[in-house]
Amino acid sequence: MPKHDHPIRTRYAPSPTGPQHIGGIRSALFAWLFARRHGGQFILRIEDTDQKRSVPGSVEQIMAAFDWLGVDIDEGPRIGGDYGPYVQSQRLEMYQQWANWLVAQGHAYRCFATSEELAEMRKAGRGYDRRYRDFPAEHSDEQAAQGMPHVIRFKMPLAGRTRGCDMIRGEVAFDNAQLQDAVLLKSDGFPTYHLAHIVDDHTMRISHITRAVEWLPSFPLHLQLWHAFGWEMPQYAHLPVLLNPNGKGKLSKRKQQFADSRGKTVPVLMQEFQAAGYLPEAVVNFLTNIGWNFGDDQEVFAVKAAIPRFDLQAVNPANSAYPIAKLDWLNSQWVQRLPADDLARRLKPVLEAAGYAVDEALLREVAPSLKVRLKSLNDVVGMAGFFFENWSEFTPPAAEILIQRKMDAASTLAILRGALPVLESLEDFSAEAQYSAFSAYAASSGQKNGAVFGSLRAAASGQKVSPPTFDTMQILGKAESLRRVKLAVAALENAAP
RNA sequence: GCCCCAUUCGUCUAGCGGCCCAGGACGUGGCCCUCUCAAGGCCAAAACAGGGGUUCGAGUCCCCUAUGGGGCACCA
Repeated sequence: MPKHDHPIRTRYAPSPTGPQHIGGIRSALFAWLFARRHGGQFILRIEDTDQKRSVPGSVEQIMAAFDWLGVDIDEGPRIGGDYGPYVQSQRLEMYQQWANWLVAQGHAYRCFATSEELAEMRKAGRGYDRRYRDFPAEHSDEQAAQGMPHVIRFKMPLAGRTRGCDMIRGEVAFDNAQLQDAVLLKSDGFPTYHLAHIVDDHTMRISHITRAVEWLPSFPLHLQLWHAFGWEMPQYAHLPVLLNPNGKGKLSKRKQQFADSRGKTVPVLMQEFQAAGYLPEAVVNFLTNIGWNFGDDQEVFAVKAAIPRFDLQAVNPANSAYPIAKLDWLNSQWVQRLPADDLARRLKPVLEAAGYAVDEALLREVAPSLKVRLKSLNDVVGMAGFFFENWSEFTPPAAEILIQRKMDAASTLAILRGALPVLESLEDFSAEAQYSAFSAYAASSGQKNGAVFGSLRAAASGQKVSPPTFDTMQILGKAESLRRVKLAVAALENAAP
């Protein structure tokens, strides 16, 4: 590993095609981690040289995604920096200038082939036949001066091998004879990725280029291009990609969330993760754990702790099936580790989105008992939404919810009736006090705890599944709890007098 | 078709020649705990793709095959 006397600078260079895909974000995350690890900079650059594919508002979406994840950007559009502009369509002159320089140096040439000619060559078999590679310079200059449409192509060596070093895979080699004279500058004056990324990465002083493995086949072209320019070459790292959960095909082909073979929703867009109620900490943890690992058999960790340990060379070169099931577990781990007030803060918008007017003090009381029960933030609605209903409008649940397993209306009625004086007698209404009072009540009335506690749960919460009964009643308060149990008693009396 | 890359439990991974009759995690199954749901604890099943080498010794190095992924655009 050669020592770098230049600062470490990495970049994420997406096309502005709209919502951010998890695959791209993962690559960006690795680049960011590497930059942070070495105290360097992380740059955002927009590669909008294919105008047809540009979607307005993309930059905002990209930045929002990073913001949510906690990935901070040092330089980029809307942020600025010393090496801008950070949008390729604003750097056109630079590419044209360097493309012409390559032509002047004899490393590239103008190609006047029409798209019809190209289509024919493709049909015939081997792609572009380099028919303008040795076109005399004076003719080429003349035709260009006459305004004849043309592209600029790179003169790839015709024989030999191009060798390069990939930080993740080590040495890679390619036969030059296999490679084509790639287009560097399109006839509309826009550069292709090949030219643009090199000019940009050079002028932006990028030290390490990270990109997905699908770029590996064009790596030799890039190697030759760096050589032709005579510029000091950054290190390249071709990152493995995410495959579909079944291991078949690239995940990046999926344009939005989908259901896997077991019917589980598999999110792929950043906004889908957010909407599904995942914590950004968990998502980062999840992504960092694919193709790289923290070490010490530790699965749950914060990015902050990962940074000092991160290394591109330790990245697993193999692509991996998207282990989405692990995210649910990771998310619940993170929810459990969150301080209650923090959890409450994050739950608030979820409840509001579900239509509840949220009392923050109440939420903070509820939060502790939710910690071990939420896989996703969204689970709060089903589990504890009832706390945020208008209490005065509470209606007792149907008999099938009130009546516990192996019980009937009569026995449930008996339990609840008997529970009323117990409730009333409680001066200390803490969950602990309730617990001892009601276990004593259960014992004396010959009932199992489960029967008593369960009946009370249903009466107080209106649900079969809820936070622990006495936590629930403590939060509801004595008066409200009593009122609800009475309502349940009345309901049962009406149903089966 | 040609080229490139990869290949350890179902999945994510540890392993960089002896510490491995292969470790962790998710998931799955069982048991325990238990007022529901969870969480937690314990246990279990589960892998070095196949074949050749190299070596005293190979999951670890080399070759071949197979499989998977990717690339062969005036898209990135």
